[in-house]
Amino acid sequence: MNNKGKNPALSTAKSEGFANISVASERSGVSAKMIRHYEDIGLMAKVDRTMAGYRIYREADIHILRFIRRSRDLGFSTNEIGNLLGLWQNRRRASADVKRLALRHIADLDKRIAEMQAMRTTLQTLASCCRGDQRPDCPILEDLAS
Amino acid sequence: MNNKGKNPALSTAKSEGFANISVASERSGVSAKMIRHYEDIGLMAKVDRTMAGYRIYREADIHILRFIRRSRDLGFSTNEIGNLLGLWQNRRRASADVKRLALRHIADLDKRIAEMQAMRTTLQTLASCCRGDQRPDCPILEDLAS
DNA sequence: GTTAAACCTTACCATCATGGGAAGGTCAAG
DNA sequence: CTTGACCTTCCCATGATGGTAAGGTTTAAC
Repeated sequence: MNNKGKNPALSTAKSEGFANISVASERSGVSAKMIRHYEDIGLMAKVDRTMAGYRIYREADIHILRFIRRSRDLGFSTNEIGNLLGLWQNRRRASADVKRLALRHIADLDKRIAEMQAMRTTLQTLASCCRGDQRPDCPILEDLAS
Repeated sequence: MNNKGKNPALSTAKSEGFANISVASERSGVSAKMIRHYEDIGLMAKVDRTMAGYRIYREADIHILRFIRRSRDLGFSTNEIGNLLGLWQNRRRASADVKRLALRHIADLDKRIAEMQAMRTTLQTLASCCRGDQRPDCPILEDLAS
């Protein structure tokens, strides 16, 4: 049977090695909810559907989802992931472009880490001055109220 | 003139030392938008109003706003700030309760810092292996696609 | 005394990444 | 043919913050 360009039945798609959304989710580590979301916002191209409208995923799609997942785990924003995907799929990319994205993200992380470190340091100082007993006197509150 | 319990005109309120929301904002460092929001969600009690419905702030209110601001700057969530405010205003508090909140927040910061540090380390390693030139070969993308 | 600027009010909408749930269609197994 | 486990879309929620629009108030200037 030649199904080129036609929407298959679900059983046909499965027997041809396509995955439905829950299998794609399992295999990529991205929730079905987020898979649909990434399609909505255009991070992933729309995938094919069965006759009944079920999304079907081929290996390449699942590979993209894993790429997204890994990027997300490294803290990249949706936008940055879009850029990374574009570079990944562009055979004529310059690795300099990828590296620039990565370094910018590192700088971003550094900034956020430094902010939180500063908070941490202040809080630690205050907490270490607080007796932490039944009495109300508390340098932490005094600082907050200052 | 005795205005106890009545809603004053704005000019009256101002001459009695009350501040309107933009002055309260300036003096506390909290945007008018967020001042209203904190009132909406019950973090701050509803303040008095003029006859025309304008919010008016006394020193004590502004003091609370500064407390919120400082707490927010130290990374406390709205919820935690609510707890801190409760302790601050409770003369029979135990400093142990305040300290516990602070230590829990420090632990939270530590967790988030560690997560970001881990991302940073991975990215740094990958980036340092990337030549960053005009060629497409890139260990960063290879990792993301792995 | 009127008018214009600069306020104030409420009520929405948006962000970002994620999840929950409802209403309704589809499919596979008993 | 029914049941349960899927799938679909659509709407709502988070948390902290900002934007804007429509409409009322106050103040300062003419």
